[in-house]
Amino acid sequence: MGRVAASKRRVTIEDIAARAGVSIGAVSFALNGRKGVSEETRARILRVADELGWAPAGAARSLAEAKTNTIGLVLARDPMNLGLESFYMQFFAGIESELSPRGYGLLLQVVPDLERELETLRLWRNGRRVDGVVLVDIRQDDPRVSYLAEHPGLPTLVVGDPAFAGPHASVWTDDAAASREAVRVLAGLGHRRIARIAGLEELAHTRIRDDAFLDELAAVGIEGEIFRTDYSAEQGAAATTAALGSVHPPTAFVYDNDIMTVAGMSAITQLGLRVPEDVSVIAWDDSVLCRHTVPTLSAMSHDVIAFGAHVARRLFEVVAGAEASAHLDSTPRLQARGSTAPPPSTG
Amino acid sequence: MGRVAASKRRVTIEDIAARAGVSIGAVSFALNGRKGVSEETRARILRVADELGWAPAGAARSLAEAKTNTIGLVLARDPMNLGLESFYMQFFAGIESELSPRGYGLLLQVVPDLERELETLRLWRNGRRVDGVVLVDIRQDDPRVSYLAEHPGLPTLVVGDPAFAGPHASVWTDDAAASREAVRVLAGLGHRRIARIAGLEELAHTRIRDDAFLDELAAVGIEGEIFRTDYSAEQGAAATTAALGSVHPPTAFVYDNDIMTVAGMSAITQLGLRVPEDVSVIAWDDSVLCRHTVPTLSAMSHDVIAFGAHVARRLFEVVAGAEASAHLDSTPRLQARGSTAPPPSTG
DNA sequence: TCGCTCAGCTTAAGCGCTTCAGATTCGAGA
DNA sequence: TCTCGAATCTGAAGCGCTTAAGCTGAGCGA
Repeated sequence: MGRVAASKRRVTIEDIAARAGVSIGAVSFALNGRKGVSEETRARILRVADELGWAPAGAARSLAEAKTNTIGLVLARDPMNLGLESFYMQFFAGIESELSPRGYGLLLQVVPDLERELETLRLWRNGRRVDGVVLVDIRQDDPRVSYLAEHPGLPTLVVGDPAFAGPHASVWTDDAAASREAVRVLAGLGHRRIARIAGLEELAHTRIRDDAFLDELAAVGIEGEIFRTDYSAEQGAAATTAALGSVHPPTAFVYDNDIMTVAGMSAITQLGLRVPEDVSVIAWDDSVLCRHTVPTLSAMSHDVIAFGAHVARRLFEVVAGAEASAHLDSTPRLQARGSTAPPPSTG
Repeated sequence: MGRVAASKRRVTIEDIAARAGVSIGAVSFALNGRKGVSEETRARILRVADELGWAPAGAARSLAEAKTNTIGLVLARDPMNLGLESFYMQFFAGIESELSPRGYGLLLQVVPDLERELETLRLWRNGRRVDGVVLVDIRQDDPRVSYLAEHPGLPTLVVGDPAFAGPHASVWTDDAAASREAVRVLAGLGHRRIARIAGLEELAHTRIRDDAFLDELAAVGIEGEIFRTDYSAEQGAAATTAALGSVHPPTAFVYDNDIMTVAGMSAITQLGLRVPEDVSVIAWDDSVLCRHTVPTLSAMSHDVIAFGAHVARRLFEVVAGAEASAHLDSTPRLQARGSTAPPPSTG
């Protein structure tokens, strides 16, 4: 009976202390690898801890140390559209690859809108639920950026251009350069009219890509147009159809994600045009998908797993007290595949 | 100065108590909506708490209540292949939809292999890091199932067939019925030889789908074969090519996920065959992708977000102390689109 | 008037850990 | 032989909260 009751109770360092014949302080020292106990005692304590199947009580440790060993990430997205974004799962995996070795966990929250995201951040900050947060999908004048700036105390890492990161540390990709490369390559193939099927206008990187796109069009002396979408396959297809129905249809498209590219390509085909003979297309996020469509998709390629790992490392620097700074990740490069070619020779 | 110092310190219920002129006990009662304080006092306390921007300290609450308000989920997957699975992001979103309203968080961990997953579970259990766990990608004789069965105390919800859930609660889809439906529909169209491009053999549902597939083939009196893959696009394409190169090539394929379907379709096209005129294909997980390929993909369709929500609800029942039981989620149904048709008439 | 109940509030004991100010021991230097 | 300091270990406070138990005074029946 006593044994059952004992096995029910959670094993604490007090149990270890009793069994090893030392004080709980000594146990704490031993378990945390700090000096203050002899190697002999330490070994004995560790053995006992192992025998008892002890594991640190996260809550108690958090309370005493005033740290939680977790990193938070809130995502304000419509769940319906979330599945398509191959980006996030890989991004998480990259983050995790840095968290696990440090014994950190990732607290994830998916909320329907920005307001709830802000509310979550407020709770996490005031309640010390996480040691740091990663902010994604940054907007222009992002309320999360300003909230965390005005209420310091929660180490923050912004995923996006430093121009929108306020006083926080950031890790960013040079989307402007990438956007220009796409235009340049298409112009080099001979295209004279390019459509950009862009994502949500509110997102900061959309504007950055837009500006660079228009800029480079002017620089190389060709025409182009931007179509606005919500990243969905439907709007991607619709924008494509609209563009091709105009008086001066483009001969090339640059899409802001991979799913719109697939949908757009299908729209192009339905209009009786061929990819890449009649129309070229470039996807933004590269994914396995791009390698297996017919034709294969030329895409702006980026190592998202490494990107996530980079983000995590920089956040840990901030958590450790480092000065906030901006860090440029590798620039997405065009991975040319079967969906890009010279335009049909003008008759 | 005093003000700065004060604003640096975290706001505790003690601060609220002092400001409201009551004891911390009263504050606790008020904040948790328990009786023990008058409505008038409660209102005052809530107002003060709001003014001070107080939020509960998760760690302290966890320690006192012996609960963490978080649910854990470990994923043992190669990060590289993770991005493609539209399944998980939607699944998470579904889970979240039930967690958020309850003030629960989702602790996510992505690890490279099953052994590390087991290690994580051990830590979570012994350290009381989570109130419950969701087990996905269940295998035959899954060590996680047996570990948690032999070391009770961590409420567990198995996502998968109850036959593999041990003593734990489970939420499952009738993959056998779905597998049979796929065969039946293809047979109904006139196909006499079907290939199933299956996923990882270790996973319990793979075997279930296999058995049902073979069973139904026999029932309707047609032929078929199973090809084993690791869910990757590469192996999906390779298996497709291999099948079509055999002496008696199949006229229809059933793939175990959507990404292999896309890759397989591309392999079929490269062999000079057309979908669906020469070969029919069915994808397992339905996704936006399936609606936008050319041709559109017929798929075994399932509401994954609702599935995730269902899983979360059942886990909460277990956490609340309910008896473990198995719950059948809706059965995936064939969503017929453009990739299925009668086979070419035999010459 | 007395005694009782009960709402409303206070007190204090935990929850399991870290940490820091001592206490104790032991060996080396003077 | 005595002193001092380093090494090792103990004791207790404290992290912010919940909650059982205790206290107080008002209201009420007898």
